[in-house]
Amino acid sequence: MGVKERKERDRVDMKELILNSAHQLFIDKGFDEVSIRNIAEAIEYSPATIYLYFKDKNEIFHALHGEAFKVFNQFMADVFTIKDPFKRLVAMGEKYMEFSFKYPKYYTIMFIAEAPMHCDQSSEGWIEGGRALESLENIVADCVKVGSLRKQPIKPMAFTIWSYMHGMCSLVLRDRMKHYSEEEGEGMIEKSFKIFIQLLKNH
Amino acid sequence: MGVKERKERDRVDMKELILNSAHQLFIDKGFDEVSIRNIAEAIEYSPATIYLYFKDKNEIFHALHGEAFKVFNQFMADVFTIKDPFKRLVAMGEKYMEFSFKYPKYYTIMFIAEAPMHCDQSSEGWIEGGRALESLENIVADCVKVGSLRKQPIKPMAFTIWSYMHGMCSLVLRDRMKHYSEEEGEGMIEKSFKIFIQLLKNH
DNA sequence: TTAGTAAACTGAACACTGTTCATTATGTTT
DNA sequence: AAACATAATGAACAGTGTTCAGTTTACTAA
Repeated sequence: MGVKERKERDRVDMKELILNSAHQLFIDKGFDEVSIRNIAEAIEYSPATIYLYFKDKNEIFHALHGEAFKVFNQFMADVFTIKDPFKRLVAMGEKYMEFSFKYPKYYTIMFIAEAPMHCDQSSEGWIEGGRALESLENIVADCVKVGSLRKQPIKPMAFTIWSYMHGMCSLVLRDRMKHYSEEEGEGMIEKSFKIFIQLLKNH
Repeated sequence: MGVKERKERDRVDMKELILNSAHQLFIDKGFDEVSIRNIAEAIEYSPATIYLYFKDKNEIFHALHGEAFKVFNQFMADVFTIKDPFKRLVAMGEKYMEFSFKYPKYYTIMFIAEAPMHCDQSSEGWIEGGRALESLENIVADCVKVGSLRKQPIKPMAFTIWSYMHGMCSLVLRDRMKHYSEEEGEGMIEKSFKIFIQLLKNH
């Protein structure tokens, strides 16, 4: 009588097969450039089949959105071993940038892509995303505690840092740095980051 | 012998007609949601006709990109009358946010939308965009001069401020604030902005 | 083993998209 | 009026997300 169970497993496997294929294509083409037919062809099924496992392309978007955040959190893991809170904060910023440039497609789907970000708080992406934000807030709280940061409300402070990091990364990713000459643009990110760190520092 | 001249005028008029129509549709639907056929229908011409005046949809994108920056610079105009440099800087930040929320489609095409931002430095968008950035840099320079801002390299400093503002606005526009509850999210932007101003302030 | 049923899958279609091109219509010049 | 250049277009191509009537496959009960 394990038929139903196996069927359920098969369903999960198939979903995974589709997602893995979508994932692979997505990494080097980006979401909009991957079509349902592309995914179908890769797994050697009809396009219509995909709609038996996912309501629409958006549901696939959300699955990848979650995937991206998991990769992100893993990528970040090391920085949490750093003892000094402020050093941890700086390292996190650097790691954040590194991630955005190393995995632009991930970063895009996480923070830039337009998509019905419907308020399904229980989805993997939002949970993992929330975890990442909490981590930042914890670091900020630690920094305030030891006096590396001026006393400020934690959440808005963390949001301020996130906004800055995201602004910089997304301007680069979306190719909005043409205002700066080659040499200028080259060092701009690093210089800016140093300045921002200086602004944060309590002294 | 004014035929050639009139023909040229007609060409310009037609380009403007197309652009105005595209502009109108674009404001309430966004670039990706406006099709060539939509534009053609609106001006009661065949879709093919549009390709006699614009190489492709991207050329229309760039035209609107320029348009958006012109609106932006006009929108910003008042703040430059403010005497005190730091107050001017703060006002510019507030005005920037206001613009992004009032004209989300414009803001998107200016800073968020992915599109072959090919290095045509002479295009209207980049010129007007450069003007806006220069304005910010001038304000920053003034602030440093009167001591409202710590002495820092002007361009990276201006870029840092821009990054923060853009990060915040684009997170809101792309609906990435779901991590915060209704009440939290409500005041988050204002609180963050105040904190950022405090961070900037030299004292 | 077979008949019947439920689930899985698919080909073809729909309504779109950007873009091209041969053909037709228009306006100007000889 | 005939010849020519320019402007405009209908139809088509290759692609998109999505749906659905059918077909194939897998499982169950007789």
